Amino acid sequence: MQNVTIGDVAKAAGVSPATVSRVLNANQGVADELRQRVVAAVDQLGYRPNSQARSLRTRATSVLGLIISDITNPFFPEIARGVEDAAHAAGFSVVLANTDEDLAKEQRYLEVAAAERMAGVVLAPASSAETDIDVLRSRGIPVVTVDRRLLGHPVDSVTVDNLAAAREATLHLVGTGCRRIGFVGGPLATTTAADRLAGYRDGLAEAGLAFDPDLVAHGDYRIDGGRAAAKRLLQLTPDALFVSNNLMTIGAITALDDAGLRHPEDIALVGFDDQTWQTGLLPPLTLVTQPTYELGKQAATALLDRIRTPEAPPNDVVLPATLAVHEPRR
Amino acid sequence: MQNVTIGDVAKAAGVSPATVSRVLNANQGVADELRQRVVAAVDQLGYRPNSQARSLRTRATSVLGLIISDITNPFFPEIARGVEDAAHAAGFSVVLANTDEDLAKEQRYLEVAAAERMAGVVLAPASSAETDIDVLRSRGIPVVTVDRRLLGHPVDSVTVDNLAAAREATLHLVGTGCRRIGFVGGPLATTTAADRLAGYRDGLAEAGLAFDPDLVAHGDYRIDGGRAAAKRLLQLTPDALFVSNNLMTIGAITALDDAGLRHPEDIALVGFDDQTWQTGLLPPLTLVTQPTYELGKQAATALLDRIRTPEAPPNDVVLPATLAVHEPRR
DNA sequence: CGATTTCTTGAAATCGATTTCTCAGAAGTT
DNA sequence: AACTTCTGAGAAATCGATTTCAAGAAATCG
Repeated sequence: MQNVTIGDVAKAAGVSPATVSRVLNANQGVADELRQRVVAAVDQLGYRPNSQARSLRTRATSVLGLIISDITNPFFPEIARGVEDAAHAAGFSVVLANTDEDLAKEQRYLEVAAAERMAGVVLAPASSAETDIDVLRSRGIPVVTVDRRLLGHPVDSVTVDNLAAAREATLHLVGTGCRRIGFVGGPLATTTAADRLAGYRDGLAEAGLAFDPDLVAHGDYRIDGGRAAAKRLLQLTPDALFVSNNLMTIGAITALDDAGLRHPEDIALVGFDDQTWQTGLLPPLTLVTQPTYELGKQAATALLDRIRTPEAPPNDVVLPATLAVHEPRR
Repeated sequence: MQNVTIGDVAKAAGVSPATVSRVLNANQGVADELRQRVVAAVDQLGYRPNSQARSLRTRATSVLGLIISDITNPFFPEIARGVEDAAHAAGFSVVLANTDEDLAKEQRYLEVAAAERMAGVVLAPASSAETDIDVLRSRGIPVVTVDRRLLGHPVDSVTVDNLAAAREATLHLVGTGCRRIGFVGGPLATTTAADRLAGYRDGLAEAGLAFDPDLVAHGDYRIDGGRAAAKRLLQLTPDALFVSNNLMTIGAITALDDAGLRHPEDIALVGFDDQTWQTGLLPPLTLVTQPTYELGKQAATALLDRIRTPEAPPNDVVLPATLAVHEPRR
């Protein structure tokens, strides 16, 4: 009884395989009596269709790929839940792969997705320029990027308005009296890092402050990178730090601590992303918060739309990111 | 050029599909000239075998399932990396699914794994008694549980020695002078929670202290649950808390803060799991640390072994968990 | 009532790979 | 030289589903 096939069910029910298929896929009218015999046989044998055989024939799978760049960053698991929920509601299942911001790993997973003929892929690309999705596109597998965009490929994307949020955060700091605002940026290969930097510059310009390249340090979107970048900036005695990513925010807090500085007394700090993680552990902090779960959900929705209508022009969904001001008086 | 098949390659190279297959799978001798023609055609057409068709024929996939219970707990992503690394080294790819400790979701993913005919599954079961892996076993799909065991099913498992670690942590607290040690336990449906509780009791007994059921509160392995459980215990004025999970440890710290208590001055605290996350944010804390990455790696290794030799008797791998004492003087 | 349409159902083709079968020609043996 | 043994390569079978095609029964209609 290792593997029950549609033929076994057919035999048990005294019908043809075609009829079993029709019952299971509710395709056409099947006489009630036969239908019941088939259902009973399916139940009794514990039959479960071989999805390989099925999708070989139908040329369609119901599996979505989700390729993210850092699974240990809680931001992405939260996106994953959004994707999963939307996908399951539509009868798709989701498989997740982690690239660790490594282009080679990313490429390999894109190839796996192609070989598996996945129905579509949600991707947080490691690089806006170097990530190459041709292996999918040439096979007609739709791609939606999430969190980050891809330059030079006309694909759907679901992102937040990083520029506006960074601009707003910068203006907020200026509003509280800061003049030398250090910026801890991300890897410039990602659009998020570029957009957030641009927002920071826009904010400064709007406030009539000069942009000083020395006050910008780039980290790798990880704790240690944020710590090192913040450490470098602190030597220039800024009166504020704006850290453009959740993990790096933790690193920056550590760097402040290392330097014997306290927020908000000694220096102002604005961080990025929800830190639900840190409930009660973090000092109160003004944060740029993103609708993370929603980001994933919308990305999956966009992908499912794209699967249904492959030919529509690419669509960029931009969700708002909001500034959650949580600043104790200084 | 949507989909290149083996037949297209064969035609382009002027050989039969069988020969193309032989070249690609290095099965048999193929004349050098033909081989080169085939390789050239594959390259030129960008041919990639349809893995559905292949595994339909070979009855073997090279995909492992990894079913975990809480993707937002950094413990599991770290396991995932261990699994991925070991799997990739052996030419397998890994797909990940998240159950949120929900038995229904878990069951659905087990069924997906069965339908996809995955080569094997690494599972962190939501319940030691209620999780039902028959849908896989009856189809000959091997299962290895990780972090947690499954009672009543003879399957391989890779866990840490929770009992010994909890015992050691308890004895450590007693050694620093604590007498009323509160215990924040996990959901009793998991073997980890049961084992850690047993270790706590063993430790107390060994130290000659009575076990007081009132000093035990069970949380759900999440931050809020840990916070609530710790809050309840704090009303009984314990002189120490032993928290048996990483997220709940964060919750407990918050609860201490809520109650205006400070560690270590007012109350001793021992937590669980690496909190690399918290670098620099946490007060220095004695922690039971687990070899998380290794847990995942060994689980994948065990699964691959099992795939090769299905008939060997089940094997329980138990890794040590160590107590990292990091206690400032009181 | 006979002709035509509509339903049900089973037989057979199909998806794209791998693997078994088969056979022609090369190589080896006595 | 005659016979056996290898070897390499194509033809065809196979994996397990869905879908087209064909046929007989039932229903509809003039």
